[in-house]
Amino acid sequence: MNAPISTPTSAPALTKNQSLVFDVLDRADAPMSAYTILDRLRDHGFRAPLQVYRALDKLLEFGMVHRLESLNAFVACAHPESECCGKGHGHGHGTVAFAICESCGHVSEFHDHEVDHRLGDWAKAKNFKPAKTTIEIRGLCGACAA
Amino acid sequence: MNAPISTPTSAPALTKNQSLVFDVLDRADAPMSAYTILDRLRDHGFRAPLQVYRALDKLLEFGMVHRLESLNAFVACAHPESECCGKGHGHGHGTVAFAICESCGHVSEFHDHEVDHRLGDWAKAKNFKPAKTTIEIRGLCGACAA
DNA sequence: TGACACACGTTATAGCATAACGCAATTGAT
DNA sequence: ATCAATTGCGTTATGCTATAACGTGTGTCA
Repeated sequence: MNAPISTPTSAPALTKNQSLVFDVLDRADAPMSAYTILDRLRDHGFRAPLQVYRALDKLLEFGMVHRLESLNAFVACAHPESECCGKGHGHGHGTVAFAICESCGHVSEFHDHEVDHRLGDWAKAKNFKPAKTTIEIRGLCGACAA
Repeated sequence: MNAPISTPTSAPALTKNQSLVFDVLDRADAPMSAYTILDRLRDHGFRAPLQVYRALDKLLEFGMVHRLESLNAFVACAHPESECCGKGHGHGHGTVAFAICESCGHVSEFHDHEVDHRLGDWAKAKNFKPAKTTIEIRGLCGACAA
């Protein structure tokens, strides 16, 4: 009883652990570390970090979750449910950027074609082959800066 | 005998530990973790991570060193010696971006006004006050992609 | 049915970062 | 001159983040 659980939705079917981890992130209003997720899921039988990390790896691969490098933490993708930011599927919309409020922890996910384009141009000029691009702005959100 | 050592150069005078850490980074041809730096400096009397982290904190503050968030590692700033990427001094040139080769480890530092501008516009529109922006492209450099 | 792929669980360990203590030296105002 | 404030330093201990290595169960498919 270890295989992915089929769901009526689109998107890759998630296993039990993957669903649990995703749900926790999806309900959160701020990024969560793997260990915080682990603690939230102790009641569901989670005992070890690897259970979380393995689920996160898959969710990242599916494009359903993002990793915030400057925080060592994770957020659910903010895009409309079905079509998310993946690149492998052919329908991705390029690199995603994040604005992270250092006061309230809120994260805004956005995307800018022009930025993508400029970075892509630089890479092309330098013959650099990008695999993954990280853009994170840390600061104060409108509400907190007031 | 603990105070900064005066030097003939411009830029803030560095203490002994700060100089040692900076020299290690400056000579390296790839990013280094704090613990790798520590190991390189055992012969100079370094015994504990904090000795490295404290020096790094200052060097980051001076803008002489950058932290690569996606690597948990550090590099010496690639700009011409004197005027570096700081923001506090008034002569900074905005956000710096990094292209990191996942094969050879080489890091290229660059910056792009247009990208800065676009991200700044987004922030302005959202009333977000940026404190620090991270841009890191991971992939393969020209030499390694060949 | 047997090889394979994949998710899972567990234990142990590696790697990155900081807290909290106390001492030494410098600065600078009084 | 001296005292308070600041800054750098060294040490020990601890916490947080991430992965290695092992073995199990299950579903797929030739």
